[in-house]
Amino acid sequence: MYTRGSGVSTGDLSRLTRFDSASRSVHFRDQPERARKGMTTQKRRRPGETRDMLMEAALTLVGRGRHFASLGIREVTRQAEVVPTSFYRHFRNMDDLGLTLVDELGVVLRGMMREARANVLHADKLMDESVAIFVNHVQANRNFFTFMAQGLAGESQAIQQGIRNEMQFFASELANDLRNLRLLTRLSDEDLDMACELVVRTVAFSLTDILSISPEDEAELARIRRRTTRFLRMIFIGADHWQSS
Amino acid sequence: MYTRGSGVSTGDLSRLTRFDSASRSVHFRDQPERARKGMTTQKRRRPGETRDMLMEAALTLVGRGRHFASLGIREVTRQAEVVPTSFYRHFRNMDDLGLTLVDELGVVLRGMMREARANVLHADKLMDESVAIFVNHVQANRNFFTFMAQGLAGESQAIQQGIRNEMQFFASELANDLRNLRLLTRLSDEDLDMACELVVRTVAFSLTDILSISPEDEAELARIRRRTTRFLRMIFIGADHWQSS
DNA sequence: GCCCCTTGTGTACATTCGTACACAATATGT
DNA sequence: ACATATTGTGTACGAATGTACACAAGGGGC
Repeated sequence: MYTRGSGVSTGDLSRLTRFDSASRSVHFRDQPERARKGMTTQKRRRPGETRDMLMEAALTLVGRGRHFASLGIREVTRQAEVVPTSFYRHFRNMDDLGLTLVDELGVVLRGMMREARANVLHADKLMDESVAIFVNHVQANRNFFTFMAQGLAGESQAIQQGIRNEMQFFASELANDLRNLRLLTRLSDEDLDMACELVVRTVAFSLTDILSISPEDEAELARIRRRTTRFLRMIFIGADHWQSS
Repeated sequence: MYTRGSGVSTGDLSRLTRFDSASRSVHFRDQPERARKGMTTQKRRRPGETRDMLMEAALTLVGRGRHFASLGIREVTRQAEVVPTSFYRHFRNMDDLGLTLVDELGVVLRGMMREARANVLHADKLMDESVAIFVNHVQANRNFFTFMAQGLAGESQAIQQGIRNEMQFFASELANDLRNLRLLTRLSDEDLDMACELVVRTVAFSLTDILSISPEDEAELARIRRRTTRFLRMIFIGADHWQSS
């Protein structure tokens, strides 16, 4: 495995030994409390628990203001109270972890849709209720949605594409629902899809509004809800008059 | 923080490259070429040139797929061919640099508005031309806009707020222009502002579309242009029928 | 000329990072 | 029950980072 020794041998070794002694004092910093004393018992966990803890830890850090792209493996494992090398038992690298998180987005969105379908009874309350449900879900999974907002622009290509796909899927489901509700029936399938995409984007953008305010600021939250609803109403009106003008 | 490009290798490769780079004496890695030999002459530069180079370097790295939040001072100075400590002559930290970049956004947007005002002659071509101008500007300043898209969600609060403000300003300018063009005259000032904000958000979102494709992919670019225009048209129709339904 | 102020450079160091490797504890299949 | 696969832990090391400090070069005032 050591392909050649030539690489290191040219370096100034006396300079490097300093790092040895320097890092020794700090050495147990990464190990979680439980491991430090004895390690006679290895903590029992249900399968996949550490894996979940790692994802959870990443989200916690993101929720604490850090950007996912700047998180390191050690940082995450520290937050998860797990030894750094344990990370590799579950993920190949941070991108891999991020991708796994994106997979969860589908679950969350599906849950949101289910709730919306169950609660939206008449069309006239459709928008207010849907927006309210969305806002509630964001509030309930703030860290998670923060990660999504971050990933929408500028994360690894794969993560970005994953989020994009979920949004696309959500939009097409929305189009289905509208069809079933006999709304915007004058639009062609293609135009309806477009309108729904615009709706989803608008709601997604309002995500950044919600996340930029304090979670307890009910007044500002109400303002965002109201504004988002008005955005949607305007889009629906536009869709309703589409191609007729 | 380190090698985080679409992670394929599990370690063997990065191990090799590490040894490879270690074969050169580690010591002068950070110093740019010019400084390595002699340093009898200090490079002459016009005032603020290094500062600009640092900002440029950050944008270059961002354009190369890195996320701004994950950039380090050393990394940027290396790209700028400047010694690390030089950074502090111009910025307190990376956030400070980012904030300075955001300031430039105002300039760019103003230039875009000027061009739009000069070129949009009749209202019927308004949207197509404006979208085209926007797309062109994005293409011409790809790295810069990538940074903006990244900063929109999840960067430091200050950066996020800065971008948000610029968008707000742009929206209000747009409202002004529409007033002057005698468009959407039936809307109250408040409603017109809202509509313009929706327009700006929609265009901003299309930024992520543009940035996610290859710059040379003219076909896909045309598709994006077309779709964005249709989004805007739908919004305008909605605004035009606002409160009348 | 001289002084000083801004900017660039070089060195140093403690800290953090990713990750290879070997071993221990536990879970799982038979 | 026992062998095997999976997961967690401890150790080690070299590369990289942020930043403090002291010094050097050139420019603008007097």
